[in-house]
Amino acid sequence: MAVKRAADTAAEPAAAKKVLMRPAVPTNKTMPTDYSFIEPAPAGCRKIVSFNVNSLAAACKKGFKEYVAAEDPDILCLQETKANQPMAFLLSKKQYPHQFWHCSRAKKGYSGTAIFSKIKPLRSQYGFETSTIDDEGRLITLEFESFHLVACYVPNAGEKLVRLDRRMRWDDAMRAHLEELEKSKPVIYTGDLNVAHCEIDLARPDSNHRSAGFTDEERGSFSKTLQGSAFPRIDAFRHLHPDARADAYTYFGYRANCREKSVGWRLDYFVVSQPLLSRVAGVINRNQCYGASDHVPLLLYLRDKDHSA
Amino acid sequence: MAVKRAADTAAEPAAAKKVLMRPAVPTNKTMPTDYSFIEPAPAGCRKIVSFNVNSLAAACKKGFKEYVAAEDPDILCLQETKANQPMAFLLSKKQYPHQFWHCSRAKKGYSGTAIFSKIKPLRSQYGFETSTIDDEGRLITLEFESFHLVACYVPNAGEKLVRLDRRMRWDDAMRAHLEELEKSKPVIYTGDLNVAHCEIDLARPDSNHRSAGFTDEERGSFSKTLQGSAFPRIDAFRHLHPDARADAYTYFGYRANCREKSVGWRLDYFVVSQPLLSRVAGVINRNQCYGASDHVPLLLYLRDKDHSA
DNA sequence: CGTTGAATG
DNA sequence: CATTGAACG
Repeated sequence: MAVKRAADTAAEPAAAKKVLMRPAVPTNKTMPTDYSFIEPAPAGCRKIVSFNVNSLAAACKKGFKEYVAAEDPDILCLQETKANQPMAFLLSKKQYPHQFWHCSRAKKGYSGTAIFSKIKPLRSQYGFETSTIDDEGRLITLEFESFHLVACYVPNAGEKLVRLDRRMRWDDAMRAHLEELEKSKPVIYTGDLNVAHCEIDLARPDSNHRSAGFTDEERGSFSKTLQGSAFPRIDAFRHLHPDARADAYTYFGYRANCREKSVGWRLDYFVVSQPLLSRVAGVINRNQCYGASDHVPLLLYLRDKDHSA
Repeated sequence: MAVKRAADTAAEPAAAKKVLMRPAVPTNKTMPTDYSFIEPAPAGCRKIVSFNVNSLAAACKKGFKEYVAAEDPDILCLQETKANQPMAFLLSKKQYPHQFWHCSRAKKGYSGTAIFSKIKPLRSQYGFETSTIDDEGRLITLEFESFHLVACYVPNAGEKLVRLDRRMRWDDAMRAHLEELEKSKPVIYTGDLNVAHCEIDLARPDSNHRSAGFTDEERGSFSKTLQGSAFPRIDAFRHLHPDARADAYTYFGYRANCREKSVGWRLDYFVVSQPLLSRVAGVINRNQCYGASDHVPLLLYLRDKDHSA
């Protein structure tokens, strides 16, 4: 029973706001409480973080803000915010004066990206210039002094690969986008790219050749994206850690205790235009920070231009 | 990310079953743990309970079974089970050898009724004899030696009264049903009848005259049902407690702390054919038992036929 | 397994 | 405010 009954609630005082507490002992369901493992960025380096939060609202209940406070990146790129409008008071304008939100118009509570930056970009762009395929808030591009930043949540090919076709068309649009940007400046292409490139990039390659994220189609498409026409693009984490296996995974499904068993996938990337590679001072997988999401944050140190070799 | 990835889970052992514990200190979100207030039934009386559980699965996590163990009624009528099929192992066949489930075929996880009985009925019937209006598992009728038991979850008129019309047609069918049954034996008509009959039956009559459950249409229809053609039907609780107000409420909406503020409705009833009234030994509102549902159990003591006056 | 929004009460 | 099932991942 009930339905309306708004009349019952008319002149009642608002209930006390519930305080959601995180457990003192870290479980796998919240982010850490102790971030002493985070070291200061190397001198002359900017810190850029990419993180698929699998719902920003939910992540906030699991320690997202405390993580950001501890990590304190110069630029923070988020995917799967599932936000329907900008969350204006999530992170202070003082810490991050430049905030960019791209929310899905096609489907509510779905997909969505955001970027928080301490550095003011010269330009911002939502979606593609020449394609309307991004109606789900998956792409934000910022132009900085010495590079373009492309932060993206690549469409999943879907159960039984029902959206593989759309995914392939997305990849085409992205390659065109990167080519266009590289005419002016090198690019940092980051985010949840929703592909495990090689067998080394997931725990169970053999059983996943027809699973979304590890089809030949998606892997081949990513190889193609890494080629580029003027110069190659470099998968920075793999470049620096050619043999990393389990330590490379950035995603652990919630089902079947994948995290505990290290049954993961490497789906999140920093891909840089070759000319930028010399400025890459490190890529760090924050896989201690599982708990707010089924993904973990990934971090790039980029040497400032004057400091580069 | 994720989608399929069933392949990841292939040969993994099942995760340890989670144990849901109820807090030691009773809150308003679980039923009591101490049932010492439940007294034994008067000698020569059967105990019949009606309870809208607002999802039996959910109620089970909030102490429903412990309540039934303590209350131990002879007949237990449930409404809003939201079960899609009989829950075979809910209550033992030893305690309740006769179990009757009526599940909604029209909408999954919606409505639904059940009866558990220690006494074997002569006959059981699901829905109406002459109408197909009950496609949502709202009605079970059992014939016992000396009476018919009609246990019902009456359709809500809906927000903005969008289903008021359907509700009126339901009431018509119910009156025909009762008339037919009374040709052979008197009737106990119980359940969530989804109406507060009089102003005394809800906390805020003034603001609810166009709310589902307190429209003139529904109230008038209930009056009509109480008339009967051969003999009247008696609202047993009101008959025995003519002045009860807050103590009569059987429903407290979840919103706006209605329970704490005693902002309730009397929506659950035992209506008996006049010839049965002399056997009614008591009707008890178990409003200490809030917590599993937004309704509370209502209880009828019925004297055995030989013991009656 | 966990998140969302829609429907219902 | 609570519950459900559908969609998605």
